[in-house]
Amino acid sequence: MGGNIWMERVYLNKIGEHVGKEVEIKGWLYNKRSSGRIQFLIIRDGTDLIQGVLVRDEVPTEVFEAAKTLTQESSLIVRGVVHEDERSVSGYEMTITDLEIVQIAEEYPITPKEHGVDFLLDRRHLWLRSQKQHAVMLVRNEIIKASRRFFDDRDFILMDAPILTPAACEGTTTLFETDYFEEKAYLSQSGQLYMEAAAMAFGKVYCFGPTFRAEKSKTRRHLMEFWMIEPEVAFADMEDNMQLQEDYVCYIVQQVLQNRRKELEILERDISKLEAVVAPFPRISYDEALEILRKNGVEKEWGEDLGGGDETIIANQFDRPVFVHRYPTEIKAFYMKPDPERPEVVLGSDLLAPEGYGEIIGGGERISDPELIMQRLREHNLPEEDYAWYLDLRRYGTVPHSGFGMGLERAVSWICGLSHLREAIPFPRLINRLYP
RNA sequence: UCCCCGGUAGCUCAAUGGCAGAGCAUUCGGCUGUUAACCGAAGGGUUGUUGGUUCGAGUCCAACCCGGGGAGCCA
Repeated sequence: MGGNIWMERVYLNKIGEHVGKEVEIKGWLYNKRSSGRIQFLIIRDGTDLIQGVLVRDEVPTEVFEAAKTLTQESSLIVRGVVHEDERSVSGYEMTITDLEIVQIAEEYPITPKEHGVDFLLDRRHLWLRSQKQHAVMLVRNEIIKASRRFFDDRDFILMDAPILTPAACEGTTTLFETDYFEEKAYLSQSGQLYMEAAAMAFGKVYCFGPTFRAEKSKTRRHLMEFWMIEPEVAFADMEDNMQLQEDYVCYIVQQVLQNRRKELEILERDISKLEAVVAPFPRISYDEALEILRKNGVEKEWGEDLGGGDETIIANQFDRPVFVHRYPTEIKAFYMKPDPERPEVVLGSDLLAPEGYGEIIGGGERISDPELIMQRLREHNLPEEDYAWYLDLRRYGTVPHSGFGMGLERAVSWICGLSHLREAIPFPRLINRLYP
């Protein structure tokens, strides 16, 4: 089992470039099958899987015997010749000629059979090695990469917002509180207000970072800690804003379809549903949304917010994401600009994903008028001193501006077809879970 | 915080109020290309906790603990 130091070490996602060559793979044993004279080692290296084949009479006895001792997730280095073979999971196979064991793993808790959610979440650090979780994380990575590319290509400046903040951004949800030397600080629930400042400095900006909500939400659509992408554009109105969202969502879906098709197949995602996501997205008003609900047997008073079930009914009318705009002013955040023609509604919109995935984006045009924003702060009982800097934005060259926030995990969950947000982030923080 | 469901072997689950079971995992053996491989054998249990009903409780009752799904809130 002596190593051949001249052999090229390759990664499995590039294995197709090495057919017919003798190479080295460093990884872990994913699974193993054997009969008397032949052993099949399913090996993963972080990038993909491959089936390694050991034939008893064609390798040294000690190599064949060593392979028998391998347990699930044992770390190893194998060498051999790569060839194409339809019988292998990846389409490629390695005829192993040499095996180096790095470690024989202890009994691995996540077996190839089924497990419960709680068990798996307790072992999230190991669960990430499993094929489906691996696929979800690669899609997540693709969405992040596509997002950065999308905004970079449009000359948006990345302006990270602070995570420790002096006050509630919107004054709506419960925040996580922490000590900040002699005073209290809160974990950010949104970078938006800071992005408004940044937009006045740079024109087009976005932030991408974690946000925190201390709401005791217990549903498949909520996490305590999640990531948001929040663009903000000066001199943009609600229409511009929806246009940007439409372009953005189409782009990330297209990028995933183009670059992560294999992962979507592992996740058994209905790809035709994603291929339907093309511009233009339907745009309906809150009033029209109520009408749709009424036709579907849901009576809703004007002024009530839409619940998760309502969103599903509305989204099911369409085969692509749908904008719902002009919500009642009363149920929306203080900074939302009222429609000049109808001040009881705001120039804001939510983007509802199809298939019951609900709101993935919320956004709209912000109040630019200094008097009105001050009035709204008072109406919402927000402390003016904490918002003095925010009011400055309306005193020194205020302009119309708009922006939105997309919940990354909700987008990942929708695009992957997951049943719960907790699988859309590497280490989910849930109401009863801070571990691992 | 409220409503519904659940907790039995390491894991996933069975068990009419009457001997505590299976598959997977583990260990050992077998198998000439396996696809969550298969075949044979072995080890593995304070049935979430506490109390109650009963000749007898995994099973029925009560309280509590833990978890899941949903509501509210939102991305």
